[in-house]
Amino acid sequence: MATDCRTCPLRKWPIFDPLTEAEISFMETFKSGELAITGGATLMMEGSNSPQLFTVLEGMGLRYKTLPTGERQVINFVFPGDFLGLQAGVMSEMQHSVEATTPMRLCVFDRKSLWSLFEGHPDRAFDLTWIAAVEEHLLGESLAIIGRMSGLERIARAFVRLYERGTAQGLVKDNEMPLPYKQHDLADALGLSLVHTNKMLTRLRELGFASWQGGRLKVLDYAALCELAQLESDRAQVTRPLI
Amino acid sequence: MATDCRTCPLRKWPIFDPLTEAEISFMETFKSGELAITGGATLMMEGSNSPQLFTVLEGMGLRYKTLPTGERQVINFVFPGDFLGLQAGVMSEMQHSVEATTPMRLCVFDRKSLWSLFEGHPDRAFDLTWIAAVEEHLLGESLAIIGRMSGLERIARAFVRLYERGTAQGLVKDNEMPLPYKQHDLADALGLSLVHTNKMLTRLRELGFASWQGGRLKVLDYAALCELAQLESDRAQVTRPLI
DNA sequence: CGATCGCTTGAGCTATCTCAACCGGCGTGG
DNA sequence: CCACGCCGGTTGAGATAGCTCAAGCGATCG
Repeated sequence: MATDCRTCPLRKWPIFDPLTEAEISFMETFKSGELAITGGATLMMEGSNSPQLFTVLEGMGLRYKTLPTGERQVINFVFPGDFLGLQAGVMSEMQHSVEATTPMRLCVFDRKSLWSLFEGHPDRAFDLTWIAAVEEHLLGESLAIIGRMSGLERIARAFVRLYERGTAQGLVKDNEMPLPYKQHDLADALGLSLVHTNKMLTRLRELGFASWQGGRLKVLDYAALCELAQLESDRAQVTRPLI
Repeated sequence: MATDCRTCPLRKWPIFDPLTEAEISFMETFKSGELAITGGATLMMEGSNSPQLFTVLEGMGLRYKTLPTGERQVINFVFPGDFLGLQAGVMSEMQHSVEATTPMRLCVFDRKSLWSLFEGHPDRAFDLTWIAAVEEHLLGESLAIIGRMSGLERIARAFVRLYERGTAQGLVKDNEMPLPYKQHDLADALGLSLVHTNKMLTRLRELGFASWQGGRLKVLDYAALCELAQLESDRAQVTRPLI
């Protein structure tokens, strides 16, 4: 059993380091192509059985579920580096939809290669499981946020998390990063109404904590934001895997 | 790539079929022991790095996170057949705690065997990933429940889901099953206050839909409950994996 | 130029929360 | 064996965060 922390493209995702040459060439062997889609396009549909898996190279999007009432629950925001379609690859179908909010460029894998990963590359297979576990962890966290925090706090939390991801992806410049979503998307992610989300956003701006306008998030007082979000401001990241 | 649906102990979990002899003997080879704990005991602690993985043989419990404010978010309820500790096995530490609410009997695996699973049994490794993906799906669903449904609806939903799981585990008799939790646990799972949970439980009882007292859940009007819960009453289960 | 879209703001309304008291059962210790 | 204290559950009352409805506004686009 290996105990060192080998480099690993898949494993990079929540870690957010850029890929090395070697990793990229490894991924190339599994890659079955590249896909470019326009903003607003739906990449995967809830209930569909997509034969492909994707890694996001560029662009942003979101995952969501549609409730029988027509309401929408945004599961999370999709950033470059994210791995999409594991559910469809592993279960029979997707349990949520994925939509692009900007044009996206994706690296495409065939579902079949998933299986060969398990057969021939146990370490990479392990990474996949790791990704799923991290995902699970993040969803657990979201659950706690939505279940227990106030509107203002939820937004602060979302901003801190998104800002961290943006930082790790090198998207942040001058405390500012692209965040190409609608207020409605955020509301649906946080279990708030659009109106209330809007009011809390205004409040956050008035407080001088953060401002999100024109698709760009500007963090003005990171410490204050973290405190509201009930997070340590020293950015407690997901820790590296053991094996 | 195999495409049939082989029998698989791990994979059984969300499927809820009893294990066959062969499966049991397979698991035995990885088993490192059995553990019995008393009701109220904490099996795993958030942040701890448990070297063990467990399968629940008997008893019930719950997973939860503790927020900095001291509040608690119950992630989900632990039933017989559940697999515990994947996060600690795969990431460096648990992101939530696990507590027994009744005495429990657990099958113990060593973390090391996890790795040998990946090395020598790709199909079983695949199952593990599958479990993680299912878990992820269920959490996504919980997110939608907490984010978008009213108190009464959330409780109805929880009851239907728990009842389904109970049915699959053979715990149901006369429309009744053990549900050894406190109202407080349910409240913490659904993001509601204890008081409000209590009032909605009373309402559900008055409506003649379901009654939960003395640690036993009695479902009186399954169809009505499902409608409230925005679920089809024909029990849409998690589908079997493809591979 | 009209229409649509995303955002903003105001005004009530109510689901849910908090605080607080009370009740019955059970275990413990005097 | 009684009395006390604690725990889980129940109920009431007032406070409020967040919801819905509704209107208006500035861009963008055909």
